[in-house]
Amino acid sequence: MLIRMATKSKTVLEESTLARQHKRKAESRQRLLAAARQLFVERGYHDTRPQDISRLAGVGHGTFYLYFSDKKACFQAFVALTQAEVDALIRVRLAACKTNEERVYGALETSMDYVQANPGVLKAAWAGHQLMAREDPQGAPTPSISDEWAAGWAKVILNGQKAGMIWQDYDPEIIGYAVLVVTSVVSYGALRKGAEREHFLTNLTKFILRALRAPKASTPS
Amino acid sequence: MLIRMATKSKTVLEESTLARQHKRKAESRQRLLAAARQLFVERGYHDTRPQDISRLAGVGHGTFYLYFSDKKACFQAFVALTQAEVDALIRVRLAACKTNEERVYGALETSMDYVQANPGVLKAAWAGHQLMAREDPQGAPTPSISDEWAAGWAKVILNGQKAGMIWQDYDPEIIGYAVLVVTSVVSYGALRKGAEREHFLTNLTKFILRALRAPKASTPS
DNA sequence: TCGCGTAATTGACAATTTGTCAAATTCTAA
DNA sequence: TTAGAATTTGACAAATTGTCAATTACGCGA
Repeated sequence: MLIRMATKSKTVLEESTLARQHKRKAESRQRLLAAARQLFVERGYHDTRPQDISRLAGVGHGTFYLYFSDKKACFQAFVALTQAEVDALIRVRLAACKTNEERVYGALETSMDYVQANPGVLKAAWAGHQLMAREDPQGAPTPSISDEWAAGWAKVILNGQKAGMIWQDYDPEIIGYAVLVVTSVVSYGALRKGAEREHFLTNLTKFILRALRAPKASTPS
Repeated sequence: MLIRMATKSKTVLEESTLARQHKRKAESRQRLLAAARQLFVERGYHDTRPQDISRLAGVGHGTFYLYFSDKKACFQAFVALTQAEVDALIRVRLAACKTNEERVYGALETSMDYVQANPGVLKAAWAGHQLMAREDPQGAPTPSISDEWAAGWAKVILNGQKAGMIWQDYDPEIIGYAVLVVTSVVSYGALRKGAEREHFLTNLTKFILRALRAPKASTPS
């Protein structure tokens, strides 16, 4: 599955990558990121050193600083990459969805697939994103991809409200975040395999849908 | 629920504290934790050095290592302290609650109070808890206080199910986590002051209650 | 109040890690 | 094949981490 989405993220990466690298030798960056992912997940942020990442990636340790200013930047790149991967998968999955039920279940199932295929990765990325989130002194706090996800749900909610399917008294922006975080529950803890998986997905889907769905016909504004 | 276990963790804290300090001189630890909190929140984990913490705390930097084996341990202590503070507040607040609506709103409002009184702290602690969470190879993954909170909600849900107030088809454990994470939304981003605050709280309260509440009378098991 | 033994603290020091950069290597295109 | 640019490298300097013998502060009995 990492293979599958490689297509997508490859595209994204190529732009920034091409700008940076001469021809293509900066596959070093990819090797570094792959190593970083493995170590951050296995040992955690604290116990992972830039040297370790370089060694595992099989490059000289000076190379690390060619691509990342420090460990924090490397971690943020790891988070961004992971989020981009999941984002690509979810986008594909949701493209075909007609109903909100399909969308909610689809997003959950896609995340669950990713979590099972890449144990620990999404959890680390999700938690880390918040921990590392930088605050501009200004009012432009660099919207992360999670913010975009929340905004995406906000849009879904707004549409639902217009159609009279979702409670009119919700603030789409706030509830967008609520839906997002419930979605993130799939990345928690030791996840459940096999039959438990379905159980997990249906529970969270029901939770979200029941929270959203307006009863009977609530008057569209 | 939260009440019961608070007793537990309080006891645990006192024991370890008393055992560690001679009489009371180890207020050094408190100073270190206060300094750590400030720096972790202001600068983030990466850019905070044990030295900085010691200096701000006004103790020799060797003292740091008397109380924490390393920065990671210090951070975890900070997270534990923050969670314990919030836990205590919520415990008090929920003690008087009769209905689930009161409980949900109470938990949200209490968290919001804390977030506003201590900007950034709960956000850092929440995110960090997940990032640093240690995984025992065994099946005993050292339940964090967040797990206990989720378990507390699970109990509320189970009771609600018995009373026919909450959907019977929910798995209390899973939905307990869902409620918890929605609760955590109050610690997100630049928080809203004044009128926005109420807006925020009512939105999240409605979201959770609507997700939980069974329609009409669903048959209690 | 004066010691004295224990608890607590300290900062110099050694070990480790981080970040830099001039030299070396690899690649491309002519 | 070669010039020159792109990329990599690891030795080095700077900075940080963690240790510990020496020092200071405390509690308590005489």
